[in-house]
Amino acid sequence: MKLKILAKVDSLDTQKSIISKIGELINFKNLEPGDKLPSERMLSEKFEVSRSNVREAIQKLELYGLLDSIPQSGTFVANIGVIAMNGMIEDILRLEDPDFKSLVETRILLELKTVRLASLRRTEEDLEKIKEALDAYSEKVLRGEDAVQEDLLFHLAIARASGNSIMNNFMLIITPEIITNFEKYHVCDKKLANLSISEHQDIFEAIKKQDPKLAKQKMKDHFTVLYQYCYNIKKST
Amino acid sequence: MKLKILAKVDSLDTQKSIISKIGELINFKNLEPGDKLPSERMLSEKFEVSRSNVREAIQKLELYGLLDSIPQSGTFVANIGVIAMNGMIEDILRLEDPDFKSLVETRILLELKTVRLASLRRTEEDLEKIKEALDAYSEKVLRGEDAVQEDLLFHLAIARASGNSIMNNFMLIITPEIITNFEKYHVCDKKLANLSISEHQDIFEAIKKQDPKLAKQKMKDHFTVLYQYCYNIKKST
DNA sequence: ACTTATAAATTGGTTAACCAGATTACAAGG
DNA sequence: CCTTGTAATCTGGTTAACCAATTTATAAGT
Repeated sequence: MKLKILAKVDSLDTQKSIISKIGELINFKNLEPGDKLPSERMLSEKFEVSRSNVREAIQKLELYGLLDSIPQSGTFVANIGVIAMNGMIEDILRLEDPDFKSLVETRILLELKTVRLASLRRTEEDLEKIKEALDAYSEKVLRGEDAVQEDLLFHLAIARASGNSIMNNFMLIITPEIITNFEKYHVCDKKLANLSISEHQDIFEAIKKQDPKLAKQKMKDHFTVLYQYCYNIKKST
Repeated sequence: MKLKILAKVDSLDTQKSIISKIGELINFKNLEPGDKLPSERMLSEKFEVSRSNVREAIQKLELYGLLDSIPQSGTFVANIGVIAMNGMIEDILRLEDPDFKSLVETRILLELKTVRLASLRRTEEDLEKIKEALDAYSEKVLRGEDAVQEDLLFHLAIARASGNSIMNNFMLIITPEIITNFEKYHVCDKKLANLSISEHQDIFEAIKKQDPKLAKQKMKDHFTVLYQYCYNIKKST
């Protein structure tokens, strides 16, 4: 009964094909920044797909900042020339599904930065939120319960305190997949959880003291375990 | 005639309100990972919004990995418990629009990493692609033309060679906004462009030699100029 | 000729009916 | 009581007609 997933893959394929065709069209018509694309209706007719499919493709390209759709007016190519447009569309179509290794790599990179920024920029309110997340985590671990969610919320609270909305956004994007992978590979063992409490506390204290170097180091220590698991999984698969 | 934009803001507001209500509903009904959400029709009726609005909100939550919509079956909450769900939805709703400073900070962070990974993992094909992008950039600069697009494509080629699909994806997301901001603030001056050619070449050579340390350093040098512009803009605004 | 006023056509967004696959309920058969 | 077959129902996806705001074309006035 894997047919469910197949339907989604199929839908993604048509979306990719539409994106590709929109790219070709921009090339063919030499559309420059600010120019108007043909209407959704015309595109759906030209590409022989449903209009809703066209809309979804446009929405995706809007997400990547390549198009800008304005109600009752039209869809316009963003302030990006044809050359960059071509390159980016090609890259978007080539994008592979994220693997666990990429996930961990990216997470560590982001968190070593957000913790540093958080220690420099955190407000009192940020600090309170982090403390709340820390306490919620500790309590649950001490009760012997699984606390993967509280763990990640602690890290997200730091990301928010970093004052960098993009890194915060990126952390939000990768967090769910981290949670599912953690549970899948049983990364968060209960023996480790007790150790993690003090590690979390150290991180919190460093942020409180506004010591960026210490904060980064404590986060690095915290991730040492994760590194190992990452490599173990890499070897075993 | 700023009404165009207002329509979009309004639409985003209703989307946020729907996301918030979905969150409340998951709480109220104590829905756990794998549980099924009410159908789109019921939600649209309950929330008194159009079904397409509901669909868009669900799609957004799907993007953040919180929901999973399966054709002809239903929408399911992802492998994330109520606690993480609450925290993440709250964070998603709070997300601010990215500012230029965040953009530059994130770009530098990502690129110092991707260039390192690229120097370690690049295939021969990757190297060729990077070389092509480099040549395209150099040619255009030497002809005295604006080459912001080719500049960014060079950096994207490196991101692709990094072998980390998530960082590659993130680079793609922030690139268009970098381009528009560059053109807005005239960051890429023509005097700088000539200097940048040799900097790009240095980066390329380091990747070719598979020297991660050198690659990172050369990228850092390349960004020195950008740093300065960032602070200038910060001061002037 | 140029501006202004007005009507027709075009646009993205919305709505409601419809579709095919998936699920559920239930009855028949063992 | 359990399995199995079947029909009714429910689901996300698709389609086509419709909407209001916008843009364009056209005509009127000066």
